[in-house]
Amino acid sequence: MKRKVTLKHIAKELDVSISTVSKSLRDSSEISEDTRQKVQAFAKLYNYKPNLIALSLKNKKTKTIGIIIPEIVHHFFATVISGIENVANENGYNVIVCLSDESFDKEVINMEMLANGSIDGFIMSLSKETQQKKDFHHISEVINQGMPVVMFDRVSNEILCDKVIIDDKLAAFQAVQSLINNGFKKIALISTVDYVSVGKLRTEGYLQALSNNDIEINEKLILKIEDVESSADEIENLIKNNDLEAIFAVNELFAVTAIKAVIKQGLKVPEDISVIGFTDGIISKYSSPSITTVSQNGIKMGGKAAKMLIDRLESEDEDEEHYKTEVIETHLVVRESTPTL
Amino acid sequence: MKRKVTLKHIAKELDVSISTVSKSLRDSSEISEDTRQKVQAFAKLYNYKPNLIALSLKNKKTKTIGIIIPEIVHHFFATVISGIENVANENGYNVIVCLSDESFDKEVINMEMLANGSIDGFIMSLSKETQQKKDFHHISEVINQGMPVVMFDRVSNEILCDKVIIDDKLAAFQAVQSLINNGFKKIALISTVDYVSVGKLRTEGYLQALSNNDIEINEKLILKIEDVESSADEIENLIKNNDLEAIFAVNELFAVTAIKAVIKQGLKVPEDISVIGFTDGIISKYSSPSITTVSQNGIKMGGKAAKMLIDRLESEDEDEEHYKTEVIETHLVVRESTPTL
DNA sequence: TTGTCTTGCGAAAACGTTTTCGTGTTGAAA
DNA sequence: TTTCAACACGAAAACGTTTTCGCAAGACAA
Repeated sequence: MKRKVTLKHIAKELDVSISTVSKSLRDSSEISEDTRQKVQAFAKLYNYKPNLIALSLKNKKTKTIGIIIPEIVHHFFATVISGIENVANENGYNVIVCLSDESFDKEVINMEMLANGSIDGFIMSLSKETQQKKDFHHISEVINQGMPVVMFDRVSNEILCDKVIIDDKLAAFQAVQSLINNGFKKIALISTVDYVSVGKLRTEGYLQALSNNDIEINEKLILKIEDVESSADEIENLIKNNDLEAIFAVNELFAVTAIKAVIKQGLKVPEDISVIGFTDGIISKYSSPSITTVSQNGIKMGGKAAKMLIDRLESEDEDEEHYKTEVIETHLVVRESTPTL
Repeated sequence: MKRKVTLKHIAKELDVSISTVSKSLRDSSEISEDTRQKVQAFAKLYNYKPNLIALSLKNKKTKTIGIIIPEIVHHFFATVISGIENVANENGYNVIVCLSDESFDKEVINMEMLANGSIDGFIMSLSKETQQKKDFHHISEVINQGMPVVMFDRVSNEILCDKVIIDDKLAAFQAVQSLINNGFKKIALISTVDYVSVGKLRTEGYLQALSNNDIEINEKLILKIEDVESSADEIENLIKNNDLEAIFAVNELFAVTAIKAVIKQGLKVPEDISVIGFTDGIISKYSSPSITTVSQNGIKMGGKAAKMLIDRLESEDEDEEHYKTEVIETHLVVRESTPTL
């Protein structure tokens, strides 16, 4: 077992000082050609690589980005991580991932842990519980200590920092409008409870589209799901008890569950009922029928977030306390669950 | 902007030495009650938290686990990370995630990066390219430096380390046997090319089941897919040109693609053709019909891998160079794509 | 008074780097 | 022969901890 070799080892072996070794390896002009070559050869032979922890301590930079998300077994979040990782790697950064499990406490603990020197900045999306409690002290505290934070998707206006989002309201509006353009009027909405920011915004888009087209809003057609476990039954009832023409669901899971419920009623998608979902993930693509959906590009979101964070980290003039909110464009991916116009 | 407070700050402010502060905070008996309380109060007031990088350097332990996987936008790998993260967190570890993108070079670069002090040990699954090249020098080098490695799922016999796997061959055997028990004889296999270790093992299981039941092996019914992009066409041809009774696919994607192809031929699943997949992910659950599949519990695999790694890290007697291979049990999840017996 | 034991604290090393500054040696110019 | 720059290198500080060791002051017994 060969232990990692350090500058000290090399110095002792070659009978020079540590400084000389360091300077030789960094091609300093202070060192003679002779010594430099000797040291470099030795270092190569023993595969010397500087200890990154020591460098982090010295430079007060870890070249590591902390990611805090609600869950990872979730297509959208996985794509965002992938996008972050890509851009991070290109710029010499690593990513350290923490999951909040939708829990406020875990989010706080993870942030405090990482904030103690392990990372240079955060990229995060709020947990449901945090959005419900509206308690963001852990985030503002970190920002206050001079550590940059970029939020994506589930963000809050109460926090001043860089953000990457999609225009949830607009995207939902356009999706519902496309259903209306198909001649549908009895359009149901399957959404989350309102404290989930994106759920609320998408609901607003739905409402807007209806009212813009002078379609009366029927509360019976609006389902706000609190508990995912029992969602199947609720959705089934919604479909059974209403003579629907179309359904707009705010995520993939609700969309595919709706389709299964429709089929269970002996009806067909899209012949009897059309369905549009949100987020272009695995389910939408491989479900039968495949699902027309609003695509939100997670890779792009993650990449953008990483870029914003790294830009801020590497602009030494930290005076630019001028936060930006980037909006990633979405578009409707038309598949089998809606009629082809 | 309040900068992070250090021992030095506290020491200066209270006019004592750094050692006194450190010892006070760690409740050392060397320090008088008075001083201790004074220091602790001050530290609490200013929210002092030790710098983890400094601790890492001092203790030569980072309390961080490095994960290297081929991709993260993949249900199985995401569940494994989730399992690792859980156990890691419970034991005070963080995880730093690197993606190889199925590339040998990226795998090597990431490993070398992390091996230079950033982490205490690795949990990894080989990239396709690495499995093809059979070049594992980067891994043995790391192990040689005394850094523990735990491999999961895509492992290699040429590397001596702890491993967590499922019995791919047995699981495949049992799946195919269940098809045979249903009375099917013309069973197709949709697999990957052989250098992917798990694909090869699952193929062996398929072959074994057939020969155990004296069913002749028909090479025409065996499809080994190299390029995922063109897989849909290949699978369609397989189904069109053979009068199949059942299909065994070595992953979810192939299974759902097969189902779509069957339906496209105007046939029904499972009435005309039964399908069994591998890996119990999102697709299998939400596809229509839902897919009977071999469940490999990623959470459990990840958790087990993390436990093995942490156990090894925390057993100071490193003499136990006695590597274990844990086999996680699988079982068949019966859904709509096979007949109910 | 002297010697010995506690008590309470500080100095310094160590982890592995990088970098500033100081210093001894050489060779050439005066 | 003296002076001075250039050259080549080493010592030490710094990053933030923990921990070992040493030391002063006070208490107490002889």
